[in-house]
Amino acid sequence: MIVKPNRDRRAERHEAIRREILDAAWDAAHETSIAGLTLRDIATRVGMQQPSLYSHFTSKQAIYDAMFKQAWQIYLDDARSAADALPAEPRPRLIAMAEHYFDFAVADLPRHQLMDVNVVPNFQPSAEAYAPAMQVYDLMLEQLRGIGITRDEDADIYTALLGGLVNQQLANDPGGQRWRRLIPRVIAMFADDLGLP
Amino acid sequence: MIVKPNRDRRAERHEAIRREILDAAWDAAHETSIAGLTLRDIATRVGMQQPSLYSHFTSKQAIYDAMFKQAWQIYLDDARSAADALPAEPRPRLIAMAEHYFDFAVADLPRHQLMDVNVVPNFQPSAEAYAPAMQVYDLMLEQLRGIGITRDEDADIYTALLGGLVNQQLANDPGGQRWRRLIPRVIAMFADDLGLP
DNA sequence: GTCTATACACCGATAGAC
DNA sequence: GTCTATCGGTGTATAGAC
Repeated sequence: MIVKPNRDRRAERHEAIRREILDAAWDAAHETSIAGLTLRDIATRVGMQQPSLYSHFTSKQAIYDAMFKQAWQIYLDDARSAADALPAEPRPRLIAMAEHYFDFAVADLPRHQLMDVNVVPNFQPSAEAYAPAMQVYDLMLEQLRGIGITRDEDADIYTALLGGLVNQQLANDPGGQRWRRLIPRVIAMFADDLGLP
Repeated sequence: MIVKPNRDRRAERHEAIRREILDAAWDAAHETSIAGLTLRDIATRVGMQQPSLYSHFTSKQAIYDAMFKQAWQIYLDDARSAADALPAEPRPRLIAMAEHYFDFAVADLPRHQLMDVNVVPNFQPSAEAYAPAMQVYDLMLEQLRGIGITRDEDADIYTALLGGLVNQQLANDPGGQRWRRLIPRVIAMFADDLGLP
């Protein structure tokens, strides 16, 4: 007769509640802002009192940390899944990569601000939370190498181009396509400069 | 006998104190962060008690608003002065324009965050404070037209390229040159795409 | 694990004396 | 215009009942 230790059940339940708290935190961030998160707001949304959150997270920073890690992990999984469906030809491939990142970033402002902009005072992600972000960067470098883009300098330009388009879109035309539709042209510009086929 | 009304003296003094408060606010922002500004910190720096600031600004938002306006006005004056010394040839001219904006933005992180990034919770500049920002944008469009760049789309690409380089520089190599030195290449890329001479 | 209660140190903002 | 006093809100953290 198999007896599952209580510890597993408890750990599962604990993990489930942590996820509920994180979901509530994202909801709260969408209604106010990522920097304006309050523990009382989060607690209310999960039907708890504020101090009870400390049974699941050691601090508010720990909640931000978990959100940061979760967001980058989701993008990492997303990018890996999408990698299979990317076009084979260098230029269409580069455009598809760029649009994939762009769409993910633009889809969720507080998420993007937590991941890519330093808007939360005193927040520095832990090494553990930063790991998936580095994996995403490594994946991007690998994908660029696959296209024949190997120089650090070229990758730096690629990240600047993409980041610039995303920021302008979010700042000046949220919900629109004004910079989104410039991606193919900007990538073509970049590819021409690199002499890509 | 000319008698200057007391009102003028008082207005001058009032304006001088406003400037002192703004200077103190910038000092405070440099020591902590633009989002972490506190009225008590500002007040202490000008030798006041925190509530006394309300004799000069109606709210903390009003202080941010004045800082925002001041920062864009300074850049506007700066850009107009620099316009005389710009190279005549299109490409060197474009590079000089870009480097001028880049250097101004990168020189002062809290100023850049207030001007170009939305890091201050609930802060939206008033129409009055936003005016010099629009004048800067108009000046940029005018300068681009002078080089033969007339399409909205092309200006959008220019702003995205510049903003992307600035953000990457500040986020990933503050105080360095990693993205600064890419400006000539990125501008050349852009100019090639436009078919500029 | 969750609750109530409490303490501390901040914050922006307001009321009213001078 | 500046001050003191104070309010309600915030995050952090702990103690202790259940």
